Amino acid sequence: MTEVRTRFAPSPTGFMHLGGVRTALYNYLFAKKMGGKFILRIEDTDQERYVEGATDVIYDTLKGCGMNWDEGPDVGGDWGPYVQSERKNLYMPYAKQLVEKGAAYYCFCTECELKERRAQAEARGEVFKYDKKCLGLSKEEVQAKLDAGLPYVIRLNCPTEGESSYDDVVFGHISFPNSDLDDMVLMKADGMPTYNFANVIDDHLMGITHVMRGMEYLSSTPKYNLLYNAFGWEIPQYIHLTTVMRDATHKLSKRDGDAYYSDFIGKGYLKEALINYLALVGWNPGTDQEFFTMDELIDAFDIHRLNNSPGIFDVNKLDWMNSQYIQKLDPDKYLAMATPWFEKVLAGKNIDYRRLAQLMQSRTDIFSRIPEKIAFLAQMPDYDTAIFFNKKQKSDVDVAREVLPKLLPVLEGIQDWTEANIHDTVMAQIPAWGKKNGAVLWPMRIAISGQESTPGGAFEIAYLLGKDETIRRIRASMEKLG
RNA sequence: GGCCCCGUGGUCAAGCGGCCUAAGACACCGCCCUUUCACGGCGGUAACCCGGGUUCGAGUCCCGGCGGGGUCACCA
Repeated sequence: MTEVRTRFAPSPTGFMHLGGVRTALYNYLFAKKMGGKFILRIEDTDQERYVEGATDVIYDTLKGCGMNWDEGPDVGGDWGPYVQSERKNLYMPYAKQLVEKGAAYYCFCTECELKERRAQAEARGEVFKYDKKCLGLSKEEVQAKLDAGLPYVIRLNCPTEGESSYDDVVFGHISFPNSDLDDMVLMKADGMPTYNFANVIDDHLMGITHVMRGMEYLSSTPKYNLLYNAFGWEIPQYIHLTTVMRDATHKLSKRDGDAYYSDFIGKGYLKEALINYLALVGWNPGTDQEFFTMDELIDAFDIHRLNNSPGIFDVNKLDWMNSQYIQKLDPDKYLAMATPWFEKVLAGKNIDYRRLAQLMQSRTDIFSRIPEKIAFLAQMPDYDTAIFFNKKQKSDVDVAREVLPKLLPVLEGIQDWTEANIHDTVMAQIPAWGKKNGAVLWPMRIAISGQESTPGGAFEIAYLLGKDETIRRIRASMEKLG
């Protein structure tokens, strides 16, 4: 059995779309699972779209996620170069070979003419298909035009009758009427190959055995097969992947800021969580396991369990999964990762980040939501005294008016402001006041946080705030209550 | 519009003719834990797009409808 070789062939746009990351992932997983090779090829034939540093985005994303390629632009390999623009002189001979075989032909119709004919067809309510006008040119006519230096393209000569079919690993048997096939351009007038053509040549030359790509190529695959057949090359296994959707009718899009890998990393998602979640949109292991390391994914991956219906990217579930990953983080690692987010609102304040981190770790789903949760530590929010009311804790505004003044001297009396001391000192007083714990602690926490819910209870918050600030806030709240 | 693909709860999904009065997970709701929230534990609501077939038997196979997506470039 020959070695499995898969490839990920992105064009460098400067961004990595999540759908692309998933395509790369599946290609990687399958290659590794089969003990084969994962190849990275940069498809940059469109010079107009060139973006500075765009290939680095691809490299960094893949490497960051642990998808290391066996062959590619930077690591080399036996079938290079792996950047399409560096292979541009390689395609024309193949196109000419096809012309000689009668599988392709020169076409001298200008873009302008075609546009016109397309418009006419549209006006008649028809689907425009190249009419093979130039196929009728005699060898001499073609040569004459060539000699005259007329610009030309080379088109694939598609059959017009019968049907083409192939078997896709995820979609099964697919067939198309040949009458729908358009004679696609192989070589452009500028001498560059079209994406479709270069793709087939490169895949073959690089020995790709399994082509895994988005399902938007489902309907152009018959034409790819025509090329393989014309050359007498072996057709690879096709594995078309469904689209990752934002909702039932929309793809993940740039516009909504929910399409790029970098968007998510910037928002504070862990790449491990993102990869783990992405792997599960469109594929499942057939077991109830849903947490996977990259190695576990490789082990569990099976192309036959790829789904054939599009999946919606559920940010909700991603958030949950991310929070699970965060909880499992080593506390020191969490502290290190959370600190920049703490700094956003607490810079300059004297706060025990280590303790804050302990309190926040189980309350963090994505890092970017940390600031809003701890902003009250930096500045006392303006709050509605109605929140002193809590039925279960037997607290209300009146209870707060009664309890806060008692609490103040007790707090002021604490010399060593440790969490344990605050806890023990206050708890020791409560029985004497004839109150339930909640009736004291609820007002206390509200008084110093101004929020109904906080990360941590009254003692933790008081400790974090420090003695002076705690006292100051208790006083301010007493004043507010009148 | 032609052609192609898809159609199980709000979402991801298991299911490959009888084990389905249909798993599991997220979300949601309730209870427990608890000085709030979160975490954790327990429980609950909720689905086979519709209509015809085939079959002793259909979520599972076939056809049609409907719905959604994709594709129809000298873009990739």
